[in-house]
Amino acid sequence: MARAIRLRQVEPAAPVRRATTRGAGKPAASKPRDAAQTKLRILECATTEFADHGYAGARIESIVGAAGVNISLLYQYFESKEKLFIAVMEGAYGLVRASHHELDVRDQAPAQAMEALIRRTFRIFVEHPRIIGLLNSENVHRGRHILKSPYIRGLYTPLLEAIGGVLQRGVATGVFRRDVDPLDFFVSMNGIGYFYLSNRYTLGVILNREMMTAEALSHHEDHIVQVLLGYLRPAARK
Amino acid sequence: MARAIRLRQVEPAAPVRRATTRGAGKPAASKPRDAAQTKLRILECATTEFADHGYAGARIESIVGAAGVNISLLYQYFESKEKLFIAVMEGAYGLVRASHHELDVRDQAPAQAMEALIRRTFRIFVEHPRIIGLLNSENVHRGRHILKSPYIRGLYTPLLEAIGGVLQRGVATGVFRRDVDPLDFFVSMNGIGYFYLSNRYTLGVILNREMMTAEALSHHEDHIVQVLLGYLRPAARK
Amino acid sequence: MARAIRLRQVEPAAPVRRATTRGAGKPAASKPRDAAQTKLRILECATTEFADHGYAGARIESIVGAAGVNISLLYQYFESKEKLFIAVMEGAYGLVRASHHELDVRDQAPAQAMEALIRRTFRIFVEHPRIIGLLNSENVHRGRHILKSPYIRGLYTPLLEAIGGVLQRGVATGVFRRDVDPLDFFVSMNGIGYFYLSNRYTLGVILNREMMTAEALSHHEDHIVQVLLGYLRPAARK
Amino acid sequence: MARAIRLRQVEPAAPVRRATTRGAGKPAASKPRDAAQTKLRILECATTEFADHGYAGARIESIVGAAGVNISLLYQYFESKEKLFIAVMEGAYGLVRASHHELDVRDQAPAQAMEALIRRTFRIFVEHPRIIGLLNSENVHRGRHILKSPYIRGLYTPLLEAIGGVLQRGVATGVFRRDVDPLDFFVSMNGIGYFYLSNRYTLGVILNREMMTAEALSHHEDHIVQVLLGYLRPAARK
DNA sequence: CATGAATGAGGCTTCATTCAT
DNA sequence: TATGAATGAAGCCTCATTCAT
Repeated sequence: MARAIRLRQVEPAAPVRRATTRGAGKPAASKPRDAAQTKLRILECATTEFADHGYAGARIESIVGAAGVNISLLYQYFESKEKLFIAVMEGAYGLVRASHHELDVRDQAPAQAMEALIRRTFRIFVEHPRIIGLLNSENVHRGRHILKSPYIRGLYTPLLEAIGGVLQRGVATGVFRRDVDPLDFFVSMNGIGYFYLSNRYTLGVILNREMMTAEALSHHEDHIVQVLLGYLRPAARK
Repeated sequence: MARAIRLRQVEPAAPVRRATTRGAGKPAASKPRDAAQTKLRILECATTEFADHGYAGARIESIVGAAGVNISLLYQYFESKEKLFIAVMEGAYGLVRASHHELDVRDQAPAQAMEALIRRTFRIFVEHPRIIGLLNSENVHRGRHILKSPYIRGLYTPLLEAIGGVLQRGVATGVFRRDVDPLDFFVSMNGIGYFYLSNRYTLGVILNREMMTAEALSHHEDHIVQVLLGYLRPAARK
Repeated sequence: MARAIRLRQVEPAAPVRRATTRGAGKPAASKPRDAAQTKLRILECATTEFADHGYAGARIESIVGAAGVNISLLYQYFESKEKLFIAVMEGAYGLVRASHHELDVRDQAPAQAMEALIRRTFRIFVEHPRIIGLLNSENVHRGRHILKSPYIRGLYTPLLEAIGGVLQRGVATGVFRRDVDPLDFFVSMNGIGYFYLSNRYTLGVILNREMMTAEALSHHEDHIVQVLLGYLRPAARK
Repeated sequence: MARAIRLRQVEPAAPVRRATTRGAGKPAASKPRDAAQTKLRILECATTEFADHGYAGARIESIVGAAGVNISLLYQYFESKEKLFIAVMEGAYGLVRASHHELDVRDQAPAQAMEALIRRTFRIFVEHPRIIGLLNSENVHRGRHILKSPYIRGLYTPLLEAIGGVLQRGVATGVFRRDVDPLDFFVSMNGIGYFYLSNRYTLGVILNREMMTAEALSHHEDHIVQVLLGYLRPAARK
């Protein structure tokens, strides 16, 4: 049994020893001495590794193996495992931020707008599943990195503001109930989907269900919408 | 920087020289020598350690340090880190089961019954916060232990059945909407609270909120009830 | 892979919790509080363990497991692993000595006498296969125990004397060559059989042969006789 | 007394700061940094360690101590104790093969040829005494490694064929007896010398003889030749 | 006489990291 | 920029042995 418990599937990514047709003019697309690209590849592989195994479970060797680079290079670029992790986290949060930014719901009716926000929120997680693992890891470490990175703190502001705005408009037009706190709502909106994905393995077993088929995901997305819009309905008039 | 990133606070648990009737003449029964109790203490400390640091991040040394026992003893009782982890998981799931068992909602009106189930579900997490960390860990490892433990697999059946029953009664009496799938509902019911707790550190930063005060917890509990009962309300008649 | 490499087949020998029909008169043949017998059983199992795995590879736990006794008892009787090993060695050597003692070839013709000695020597090893392993172990440790045990030193004296006597008689009657040193002969006589048995596994593979069937053993015994008696033949007269 | 029983004489092998051209100005090339050589040094020290103490008794720490390298390096090169042992075994068998290879007896008269084979066989053991310990260890483990290594299995084929050929020629020319099985002969040929060396400590005590002086070894070598050639003499004609 | 609980020292192995080129 | 060699600290686990009853 050893220390294993890890489900490795490394596939060394073909060490890509650059086809040194040096001086041939072409910039050797595959893996030239292109620091930026190499660094990116490391970051990419590190993201997967940290997401899959958590901080403590992640292995530097696995990362460089997958990235097909020498281990010293990783240290040259990122200094330490922890700093690499922080870089990964910032990249991941950046993704979330970007996704939220491109969403403008100010022109839609409150219910549609809210539905769009809900679906988008879930879809971000589905499309970037590694974010789940990273957030878990971050919480295992009690948010110590998020605390260090000031720019991360404003991450969800746009979404929170969007929620606040839509809620207000919905209350004003009478389609939403009045007693909803945007922050609470934000939590519920993320929670139902997050939990579904983050706990997909245990839930899959407990519920005896396929969790990650396109169909199942789509079904759950609809369910979240129904729960939240259902909740938002104003109390029925007598 | 070494390998750290862990926030250790070992506190050797005061080698448990049982607070015997000191001064009564008896030479202070220096070490427990009570296998069952010792085993339990190890399990207890292991639960905390695994919950706090995940499987990979947990340290056997920390566990035995906290339990105040020799490391070999741990291996005598649990054989390996992985088996210890499984024992911990079974204990944790056992807690959940026990909590649900002692709740009988068959005599209550559907809305009250559902509210009781919802609150209880959240309270279990609040009262046993280590379960969150353990579940996370289990999901990092893709549910491999839960899969091995048939006893765990059937664990949630009673709760699922309870939910199903209450939903049916609510639909029958017209107080609940008709289109609710118990499994979906189960996910939402757990998800909102789980997410709140599991991501308390990142949420605390992002929302700039105290998450774990009694007040905040109570507030969130109420919120979950409102969301879910709000959702369950039948559509208003035209 | 771990540390294994051991081929255990413990079979705990049924811990034999003595059927405490105490006071029933009968001395409870199985495993009463009979120190001598218990001690013997430990010694017996230790012999097997040391022979099979060598000193370093032997496990106290395996010994007590096989003997069905508590580990502390072993320490009470034998004090330490090393002293137990010495006890085992003395027992084994005692066996050899006893075997040699009961052999009296003074009345036989030299060739028959020598054949008897040769066959007996090989048979001792075949019948007490554990001696091989023990001797190997002893040699790994550079004979340090044999050196400590003065009584062991005279162990082979009877055999050596027997060989010397038979050789003399054979030379005198002209059936043996004249230039044979008894000590050299002693080595050859033991060596061919010992090597066959001690290296049975590697030889089995290299020669692609069954080594330990009754037939193979008997064949090899005959071979030893032929080699040695062939060697002893005096040079042919011209 | 602890676990000892080992007669350690580690002698840190003087971290191998290669006796570079000191005083020539160059700063003394502090560490080898020659992978092949380092690996070889580890293998060399491992061979000694395994030969001296057997597999179970060998200590990784001792090996790296003697080799003057960091323990991790050993694992980088050999993965595990067992694989290191296999590498050692293959190296040892390789030695044997090489020694036999360089001997060509096809042009010699049968008796001389056989004598050459016999002497060479003994000399291999004498010159590479560690092979004895390794073979012992291998037999303690029931040949499990030899079984895994197909390359080892075919190792003795050349020698066996050489023996077969010489025997045939000797029979044809009437200088050897007819009833000799090459495999049996192979065993005897190895056995007498192997036993002498493998059991040198116990034999030394029992026979009260110096075993390892050049003189004693040479004497025993002659003895083996005499035994085997004596045995091979054809039966005297009536 | 016998036992189960407990321990310290050490064994194998892993892992993040640095060195030298 | 990139690499392979090398390292120290620690991690999991085992094993002979002792303690307390």
